Amino acid sequence: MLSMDNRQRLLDCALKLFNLRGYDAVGVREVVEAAGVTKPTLYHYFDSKRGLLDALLQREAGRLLAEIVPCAVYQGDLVLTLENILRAYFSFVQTHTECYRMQLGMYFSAPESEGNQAIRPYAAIQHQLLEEVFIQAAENHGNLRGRHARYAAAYLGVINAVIGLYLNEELQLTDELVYQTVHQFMHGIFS
Amino acid sequence: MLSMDNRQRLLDCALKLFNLRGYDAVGVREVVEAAGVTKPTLYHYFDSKRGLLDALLQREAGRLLAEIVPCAVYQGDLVLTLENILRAYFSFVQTHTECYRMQLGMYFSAPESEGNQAIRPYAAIQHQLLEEVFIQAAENHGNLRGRHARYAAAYLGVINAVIGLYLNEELQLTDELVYQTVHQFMHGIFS
DNA sequence: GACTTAATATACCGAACGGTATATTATGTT
DNA sequence: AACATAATATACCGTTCGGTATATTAAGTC
Repeated sequence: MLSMDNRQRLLDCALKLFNLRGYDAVGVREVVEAAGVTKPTLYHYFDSKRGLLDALLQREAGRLLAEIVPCAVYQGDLVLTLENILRAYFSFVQTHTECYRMQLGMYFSAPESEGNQAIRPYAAIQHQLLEEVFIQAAENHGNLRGRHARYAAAYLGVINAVIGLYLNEELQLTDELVYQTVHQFMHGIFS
Repeated sequence: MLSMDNRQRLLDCALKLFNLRGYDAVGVREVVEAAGVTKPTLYHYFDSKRGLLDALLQREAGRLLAEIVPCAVYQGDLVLTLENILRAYFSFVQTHTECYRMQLGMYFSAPESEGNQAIRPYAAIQHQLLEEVFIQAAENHGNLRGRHARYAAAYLGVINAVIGLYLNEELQLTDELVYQTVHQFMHGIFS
């Protein structure tokens, strides 16, 4: 039972392949061949192909949330909080690029696809985290009130738009960009 | 040659199915059964499953661009132009909801998946249209200069974030929302 | 009406799919 | 050393995959 090595390698290879070509287009056969094992090994660790995906998301989305959650706490300064959140996303994307790209892809994938159904709970947590920040911030900034859901979605949209540029190698995720992005979100593209 | 009827119906069914469960997860068999025909009929009109996808995107993405292109012309007023663009997106999404959802999903899908490769040229056109607007606007607004690509991506991100809320039935696409969204993009969430 | 071609169906192809029954090799326990 | 169980492999299952060879029907042309 000490050799969880193959389990990790299976998850790693599944991440690479799912990210590159999509969950549905990748066969179990490819995953096990990439990992250098055979099918019964995969089915020893996971119930099914879907079980492999669930385990993968639990590992990967868990890693993302572990970095985001501690930053998504409003403590009186909305700009600072949004900066911290964005920095956490940037940090995660840079260290787990494939992982974030896959999650992003699954979030926008067909609503009845297995990938979308598997990612949905983790996406909901992210949205809820952001929404709570705006709810708390509205106590200090009355003009934000009643629009938590929209702001959370809008800010997530901005985050993903910027990260999208990074994934297309059109820019780098610098600390400078954190300030610029939050400033633009808060005050618009002028100024 | 008068009965292009089946061809249209195949495209319609493919759109519904691809949108709902994703290109890779939907078999040719399902598409023809949904359309009430058989496989040779499909292969009479399209070279392959991929050819079906290409034809579908040519029809659907063409419809989208047909609505966007005439609006994406800067004529001295950036706010007005951005509003017109957003209104065009809203209009299209409301009349072709499935179609837009599918395109959005494919834009974020795995980079080596067939869906992503098929949608890429159309996405590039959208991005380029927006970029040109910001390039032209920069002639009047010096502080926008040199950031066309980012602004184009950021605005597309905002557009898709808002549309994402609509697709999740969290809001409706009103004219009021057009003004609010552009205003927020231009001047931030305050004010 | 004869002829051509477009449009469709029946029945099938080899390959890959997700998954498993069975057997074998490690590994940790007593 | 004996034993139990975890971990892995070989070889296979039925099903579905994308695609097609062949035949038939419908439609336009002369």
